[in-house]
Amino acid sequence: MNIGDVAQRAGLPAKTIRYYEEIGLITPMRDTNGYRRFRDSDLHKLAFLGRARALGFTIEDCRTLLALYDDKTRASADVKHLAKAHLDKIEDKITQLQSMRDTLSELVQSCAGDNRPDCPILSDLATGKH
Amino acid sequence: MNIGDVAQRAGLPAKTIRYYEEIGLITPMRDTNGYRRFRDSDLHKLAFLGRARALGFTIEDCRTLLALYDDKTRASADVKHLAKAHLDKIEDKITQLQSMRDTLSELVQSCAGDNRPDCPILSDLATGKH
DNA sequence: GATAAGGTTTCCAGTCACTGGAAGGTCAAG
DNA sequence: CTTGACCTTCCAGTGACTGGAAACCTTATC
Repeated sequence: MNIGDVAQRAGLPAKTIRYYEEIGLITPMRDTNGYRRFRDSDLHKLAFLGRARALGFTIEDCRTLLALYDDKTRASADVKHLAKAHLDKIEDKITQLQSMRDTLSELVQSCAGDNRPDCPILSDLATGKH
Repeated sequence: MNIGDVAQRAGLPAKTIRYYEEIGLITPMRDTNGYRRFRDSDLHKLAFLGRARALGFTIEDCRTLLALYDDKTRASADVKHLAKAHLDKIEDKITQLQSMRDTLSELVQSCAGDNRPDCPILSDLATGKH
């Protein structure tokens, strides 16, 4: 398979796939014309990466996950630990965003949104007081 | 005030303040020795920026917000519109993160986390099926 | 007056995970 | 033989800082 095929099947941009090669996540073969030639195992890895990235794992997490996947003597505890740490980070981020949302939502609601200049959003930003 | 004072009072790192000057959000004066000299109005702007950034507004949003704040003939509708667009983005992001969290949470729960290699987290990433 | 500590300056590089674009080589169809 | 769709590499940019080096300024102490 050439990069276009694999991109379509893995649901990743060709650019991203080249980048993944550059940072050593995959190592496709090369045809005599210089084109990358992808085996099924490469496609499989790319799909794995796509799903891991969709769950928000960092590239370095993905590298570790791929290594664990390849290591048939891994302990599932190692995988779980990595996933749990990531889950905790996501939950922190959600909490933080919810706090932003709550404040912003109040501000937006309190603003008349007409053609007069008075605006509680700006007042709040200027003074830090509600 | 020198940059250290203003950093402390605004609750921003000195590095960030220099960066804000570089991108034209503030324009402090200079002493004869080359040190930045901050007026109260600069401190005020920095505090404004700190709060806007804490609510997740982008730097470009902040630039617009400062301009609106300075423009005494603004329409509050403009501010509200900007804030609402940002709020919508935050809500999208929360939804997205919650979806990640739900999937991840299930996966983490389903993994034994012991010293055996079997791991539903890796299986899911590998196959995309639960 | 020398020295040390702490504050300040500029400039350059790195972060993360791509993404866009330019300039050029390759391949299949008509 | 040319057109168009692929593919290649390389370089630069994104957002919002952050770290570090080398050098200058200020203040306190000896």
